[in-house]
Amino acid sequence: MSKEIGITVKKNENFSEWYTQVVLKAQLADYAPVKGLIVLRPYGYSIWESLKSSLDQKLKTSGHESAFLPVLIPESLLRKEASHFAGFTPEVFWVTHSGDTEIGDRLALRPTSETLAYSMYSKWIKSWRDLPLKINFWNTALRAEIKSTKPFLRTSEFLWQEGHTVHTTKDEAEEEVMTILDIYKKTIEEELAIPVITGKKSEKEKFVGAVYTTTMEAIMPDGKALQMGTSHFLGQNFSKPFDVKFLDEQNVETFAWQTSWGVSWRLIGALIMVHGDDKGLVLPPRVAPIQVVIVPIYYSASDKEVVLNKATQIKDILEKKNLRIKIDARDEFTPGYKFHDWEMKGVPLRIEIGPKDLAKGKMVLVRRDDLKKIDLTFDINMEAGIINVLNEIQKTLFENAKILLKERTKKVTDFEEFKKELEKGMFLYSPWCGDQKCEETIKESTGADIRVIPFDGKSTNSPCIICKKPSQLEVIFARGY
RNA sequence: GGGGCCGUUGUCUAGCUUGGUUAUGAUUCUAGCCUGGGGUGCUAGAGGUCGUGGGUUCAACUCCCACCGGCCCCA
Repeated sequence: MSKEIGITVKKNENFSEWYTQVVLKAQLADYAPVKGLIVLRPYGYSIWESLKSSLDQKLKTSGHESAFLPVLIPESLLRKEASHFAGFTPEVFWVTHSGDTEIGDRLALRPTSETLAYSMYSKWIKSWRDLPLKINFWNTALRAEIKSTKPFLRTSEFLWQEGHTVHTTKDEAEEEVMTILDIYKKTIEEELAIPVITGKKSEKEKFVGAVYTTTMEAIMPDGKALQMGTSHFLGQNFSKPFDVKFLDEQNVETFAWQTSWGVSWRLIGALIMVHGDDKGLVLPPRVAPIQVVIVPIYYSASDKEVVLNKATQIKDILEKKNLRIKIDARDEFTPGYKFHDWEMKGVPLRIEIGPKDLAKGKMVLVRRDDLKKIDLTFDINMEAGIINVLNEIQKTLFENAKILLKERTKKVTDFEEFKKELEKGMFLYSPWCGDQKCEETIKESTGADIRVIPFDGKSTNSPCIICKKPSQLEVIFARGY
């Protein structure tokens, strides 16, 4: 009975269906009436909030300010940087009317805000004293997705942050690109417990309008790569058309150097895929909206009172340690039901406490990652014990994700082997001559693209996997989301 | 971009092939009891524009067309 309440497919048997069920049944999100749009429900939103606050804090500490941009961008403005416009126009939503009146200069629902932000920046920046300007925007972007939409991974509107900075020198801007990438990597590895490989995108895959794009790639359990975030060096590609210039210390008018960067709620998608299991979501403690859930067990009204008192005591103690904790005192559900419910929602640690435990002066801890039960006695070190288990869960999830990455990474120099390994769902390190034609050949014949040219990639003199010409670069190929 | 499948109450579903009285069952929800350490049981009650629009017909959940939405596979 009631199997339909839970996840009805196994993660490794039907990954795609499993993913959809976790999103819907753990109440992270639901489908909106319009194709490709989702509604983020409170539980999903609170994951976003904890990710947001962690990232926001790091950005503030490193000298970034928050601000807000409107959602409509006039076409004339969007067109100012030609390659940028050409890259985005297939997926732009256009507002053509206000009421019944047709709008002459139609309005784009922002696919990204470079053009709008920089038209403002050109007004705000006069002197080298106004720089660096480092602003981050928490908003949404809209890019029409016609086919194969997927909650969090591919939606026509998504929550994200986009940072847009302006600098006096090329070096300073390039340093900013790397600073941000480091902040991202840190956040994703330490909070989400997902290892990423950092590096550059190829010319073909870079952000349209950028000089170069740096990226973080992660591997998903189905062997597909997921881009976890990007940080772009824009050079003066936008400052020239948008007139973002300043008077330097020698009173010379100079075009500024710029960066832009962003991560989106895709990260929630990654979180689900990497850590989830057959019972549903598994959340790393650092980002879990509820880190510890207490399920009280009682037989009689008098037991109920005693047990709930103890539960409240534990809750108070843990809250003083800044843990996010909830007592599930719902009377309409049995403990068994609650166990399944919170497991599906991925709460990292459950405390079971009933009359038998009270008699023995202990509680039962159940870890979500391995479902092992641990007895913990009530003593002054109780909170330390709980915090310790939470830390271990965080660590274990990261270790497991690192194992996944390692298992799915392979070095390949022969194209036949490449194709074979790709079918298994792998990150393939292969030598590449640097020619876009070879990159396209691989894309057409296998569906794989260059995910990242790793910073820590070893120099190689093996022949290019396609054309056999000498190569210096070893890059990572994979099929992506 | 190509191909296939699907849409019946909050959820899962029967009915559709062969059109015909009050649309099946479970779950959920509400009230009351019984229970309670891994998805409890009983009694009573509530919940439906059969995705939307059009067509065929005396009659459409059922047949036809279009649209909307979802899923899967391939590039």
